[in-house]
Order: sequence, then C-alpha cells, then structure tokens
Amino acid sequence: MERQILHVDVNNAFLSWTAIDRLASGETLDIRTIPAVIGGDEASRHGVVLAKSMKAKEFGVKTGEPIYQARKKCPNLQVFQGDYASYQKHSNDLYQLLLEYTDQIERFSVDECFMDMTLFLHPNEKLIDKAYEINKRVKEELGFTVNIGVANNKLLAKMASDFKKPDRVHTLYPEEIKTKMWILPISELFMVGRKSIPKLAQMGIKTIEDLASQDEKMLIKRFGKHGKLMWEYANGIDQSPVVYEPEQPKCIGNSITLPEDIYNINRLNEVLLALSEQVAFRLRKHALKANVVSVQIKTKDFISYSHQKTLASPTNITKEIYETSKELLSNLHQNRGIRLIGIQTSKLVENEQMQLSIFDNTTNTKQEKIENVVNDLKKKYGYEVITRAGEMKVKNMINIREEKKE
DNA sequence: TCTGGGGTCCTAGGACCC
DNA sequence: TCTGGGGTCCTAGGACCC
Repeated sequence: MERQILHVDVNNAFLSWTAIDRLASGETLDIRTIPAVIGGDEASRHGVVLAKSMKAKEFGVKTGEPIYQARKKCPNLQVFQGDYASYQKHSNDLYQLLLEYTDQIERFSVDECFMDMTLFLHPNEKLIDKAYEINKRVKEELGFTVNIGVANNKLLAKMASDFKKPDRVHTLYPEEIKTKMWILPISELFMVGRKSIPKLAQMGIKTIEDLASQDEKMLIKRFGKHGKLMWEYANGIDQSPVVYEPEQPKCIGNSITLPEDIYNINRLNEVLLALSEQVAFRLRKHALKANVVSVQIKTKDFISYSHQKTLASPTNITKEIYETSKELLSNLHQNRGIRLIGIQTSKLVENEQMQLSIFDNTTNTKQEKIENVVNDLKKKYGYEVITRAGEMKVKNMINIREEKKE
C-alpha cells in the first residue's frame, strides 16, 4: 500500500515568528514586508543570518552567511535578534494543530514536520485536499504560512515542500519526478551538500537527472554509503519511516564562539566549567549519562580540533565532565588563539535509578544527590536561579545567550 | 564588526584480541 | 626472526542537516 506523506515547512520560520510577536506586542511594522533578517549579535561574533524575509532574499541574502556580507548586498537590511523560547512556542502550536490530522508526526526540526497520513485518510478523502486544508488553517489560526509537500515518501515530500515558496502546496508523485525534480540542479537535492557538488560537477553531473542516471555501483565506489544515498534520493527512493515516537538524543553538547580569541588556558577552563554545567544539566534532564566526553576547539584561523575520552563509568556530574574536559583541553590547547570552544557528550545511556541506591554511599552518589536537588530547583525556577560563582563571572565575560530552555 | 549552534551518521587508522 | 586475517573498540575528522 502506498504511503501518504506530508512535509510541512514553515516559511522563513524565525523571521515570520518574530514578525508575529512584534505585531502582537503593538508594533505596526511587519518585518516580513521589508528586507530583514534574524541574526546573532555581531559585536560578540555571532553575526550570521539565521532567517531572511522574501524581500531580503531578492537581494541575494542567504541563510548562514555573515550579516556583514548580507549588508553589502542589501544596504538597508534590518537585523533583528531571535527569541528561541517564542520559536519553541510557535512550533508547539503548529504541532498541536497537525495532531488533529494524525498522531504519526515526526518533528524534524523546530519548523519542519513529516506527517504519515496513510492510516488517517478516509476512502473518499484525498491527501492533497488535506494539505490545502492544513495550509489554510495554519495561516488563519496561527498567523504564519507554510509550504506543504505531498508524496508517497519523506524524501519526495520534503523535495516538494521546497518548490516555489511561500504559502504553497506541491505534489511530487512518481510520475512527476522527471518533470518536477530531475530538472533541478544537484545542489537542490537533499543530502547533496557543499563538498559533494564540485565533486559531482567534475564528473559531469549537474542536474538531479544526471545523478539519477549514473551507475549506482560507481557512485558507491566513489562516495561509499553516501553515494548510495544520493543515487537513491535522485531516483526518488526512500523507505524510511516517519519516526513519531520521541527518541532519546544520541549526543548532547554545548559550544560557544567567544567574543574574542582567547589564549589563556585558565580563562578557557572557566568557560569549560560553564559549558560542563549546562551539558550535565541537560543530561540529567533527559535522565542520561555519557560514556564519552569530547572537547572541540576552533582556532582563530577557523581550523577545528577535537579530543575525546571514554570514561571508566558513565556520568552526568558537572565536576566529572569538567575535570575530563579540562584534561582534554590541556592536550589540545598549545597556546593557540581560540575562537570557539565546546563540549560534547556521547555514547549516552539511560540513568538507572536502581543503580544509584545500590551504591548509595559513594562520593559520586553524594555529588549526584546534590546535583539532583540543584536540578529540581532549576526546573522549578529556571536555569538562571542557581549558578556557581565562577560561572557568573564567565557568563559576564562571554555573554552566554539567555536561551536555556528546550 | 566576516564566517552560530544544535545535532546525526560515516570513515579511516590504530590498538588489541584470538 | 620477516609476519595472516577477522572482529571489536576507540579516536579524530568530516559531511550533512536545520
């Protein structure tokens, strides 16, 4: 039986949502109607474009590029800060509305959902009519627009939602692949990125049709598993299910671009403490422990390095993550000017409460108990309530963003 | 005032074991 | 005392996504 899949994509999500928030708070200017972007703070070197208005797009402004560069293309560009708590709320509103149609919804990101409608369409209902209905309801009830892709698998639904924007519904059924998808440049294909485009171009592959008509074995030889994936996607092949049960994260990390290059390892260690605190807090919130801690740095010349360590036993304790990351950094640092520093934890395992009570009198467990108390307070009163003295200093120093909620 | 931050998945090479 | 081969785990780096 053919699957009935929708992909719902919020148009210019961050910008649209900020536009709505501003209008709701009494502002009269709708920033969707002017050349505008949502971007980070340039003074602290977070200045990239996170979302753009259609007007800004007309000037060639691209998501991910430095605001500095975008302003050169578009001198009148207006820049607004993002509000991630608000974005999460709008995302939840959308999800609640979509739940009225199916409970098989995969939240692919804050502004994208896949919906499996296969079991939720009555015999006399058509998928595309549902798509138009959802499109209309979101606009009327939530105040922003979405593109919806209609297809028999996730890949084709996603490709379809990426066709002409905004506020559109597109189908991409097998018989339409040739006329709607194969004509596109390979750069438009999901999972063909910055590095693959020139390699494929060198092989004479420019369009998705070029890629689709290659020998699959040859692509596998050249690109490994990724070659197989690209070939299948070019041919519209994708069996992956809509994963609607929320899954535990496989890694948890925090990183920060520092407002200026730092050479002093003691200052870097202070940042590591703040990052450790956040990472450990999030691990505990998910009831997870990490087996591997890794530290990543990016030097002032934009080269990344990382070191990792497998722990003797998994942890979600700030102090352990901090001590491990400090050790990793000391092997990595070598007096380089550091632009970005981050901690990632991986090989996560469920935190079994039983295990705690068995080893009740170990130092770790005492420490865990303390941190659980801190944890509860944070959950109740918000992240900012309880912070270490050292961390406050770091916060002032590096001006960590307010956004701590998920 | 040039270049964010959160992820997932894959690969290659080395250590180690049988 | 001239050197196989398979398997697993670990590590560093990289591609890609939003």
